[in-house]
Amino acid sequence: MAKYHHGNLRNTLIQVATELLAEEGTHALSLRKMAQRAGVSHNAPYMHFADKEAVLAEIAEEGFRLLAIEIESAIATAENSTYERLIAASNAYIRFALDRPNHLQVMFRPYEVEKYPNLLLASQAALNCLFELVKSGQENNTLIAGNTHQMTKSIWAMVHGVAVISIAYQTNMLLPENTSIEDGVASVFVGFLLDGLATKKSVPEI
Amino acid sequence: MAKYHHGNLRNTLIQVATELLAEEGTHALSLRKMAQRAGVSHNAPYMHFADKEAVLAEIAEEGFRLLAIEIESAIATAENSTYERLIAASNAYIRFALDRPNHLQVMFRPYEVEKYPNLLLASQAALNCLFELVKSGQENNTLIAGNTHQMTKSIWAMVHGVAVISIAYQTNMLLPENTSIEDGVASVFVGFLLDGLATKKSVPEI
DNA sequence: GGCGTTATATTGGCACTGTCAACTTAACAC
DNA sequence: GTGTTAAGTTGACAGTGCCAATATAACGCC
Repeated sequence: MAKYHHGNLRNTLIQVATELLAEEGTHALSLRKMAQRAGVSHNAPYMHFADKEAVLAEIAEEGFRLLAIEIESAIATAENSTYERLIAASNAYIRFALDRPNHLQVMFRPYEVEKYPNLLLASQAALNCLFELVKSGQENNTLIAGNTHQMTKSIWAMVHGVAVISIAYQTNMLLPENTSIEDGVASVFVGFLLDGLATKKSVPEI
Repeated sequence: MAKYHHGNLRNTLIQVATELLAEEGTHALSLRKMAQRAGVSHNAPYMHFADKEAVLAEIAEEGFRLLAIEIESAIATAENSTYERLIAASNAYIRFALDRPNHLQVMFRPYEVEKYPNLLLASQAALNCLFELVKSGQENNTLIAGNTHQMTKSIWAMVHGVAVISIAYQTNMLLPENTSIEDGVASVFVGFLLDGLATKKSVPEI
């Protein structure tokens, strides 16, 4: 833990950047501002990051790790049924998105994926929480058979769509009034989807 | 059509801005660049727009109008069943998103909604295409009864989620290889959701 | 037609941004 | 203890959004 000039500027920077992101939004997040708040010169960040995009990628990566943790813990504390757990995971995702809209926005920027392999890995790790859930649902016959990956991604797309749109309109325009996000997710959105994925249907074709 | 100095700079600007957006991405879109390409001074845009955000809002609004048109025409040329039409509409949405990822990104920025009422209206108009479809599906008993708005928004969230995530990873990571977007949407994502919304199921509860 | 008013556009400037190049300083290897 | 190298600084540059002051063209009105 030897200190050179600053210490571990790299970590400090992404931490400070995350703070600034939450406070002022993506738009106002600048390298110079984060350098200033970290107490270093305006060019110090370039010792640790190739450019601004690289900083954002790192913030995004951290975001996915955080998201994974929240989803995991939501699953862990939910009741022991696939349905309950899927709803809990979905709720965790949407709560994350509404709590940290700016962070989510950074997580889904159009990065050049080949440049940030760790970012891709982190996002896949988060997705994997859902995957395991779907798999176990299929194993205990709660969910229909089928390509587990695609079913997982269906749920992800659905939940993510709800999150993004809710953020965009800065209000639960997706939900009827007096409905909490949690209730909305459970009863409406994911509910519909899960109906499509659930077993115990007679005539699925429309 | 009297020309003052330029003519109708306002329209020219959003047209030029849309071009630049498609060419260079959100990040590189600047007021000065669009002014230059429109052949006016760097401050001319301020005659017609309060600030950069206002320009983006207008571009976004135009985007929703375009999206609505594409969805409408997709519905019009699809076969005459609710299922086929919903799939067609979803495909149109996703095609739009993949053709104009930057435009879609601008459409879903975190605007201050109260500042841009027309933007909200345009987005609702686009959504309304889906709404009518769902409604007719309920009327001809193809879709389950229930809050039409919420069912519509479920589909929207789903499709939008697929679109956003596909853009973010710049590849159809959501779909198995050798699957076209169209097939993927039809057979996998929206398909699952529609199963949940379809009638003719015996035991919907999981 | 001439004139004032007003919308439209320009010039110049400011603070701020990302990034580059050149320089300085501190840590470590030997 | 000295040289090498990583870490951080200073200074600069072009580009950005936006503001203030100025110019110019169109229009209504007489």
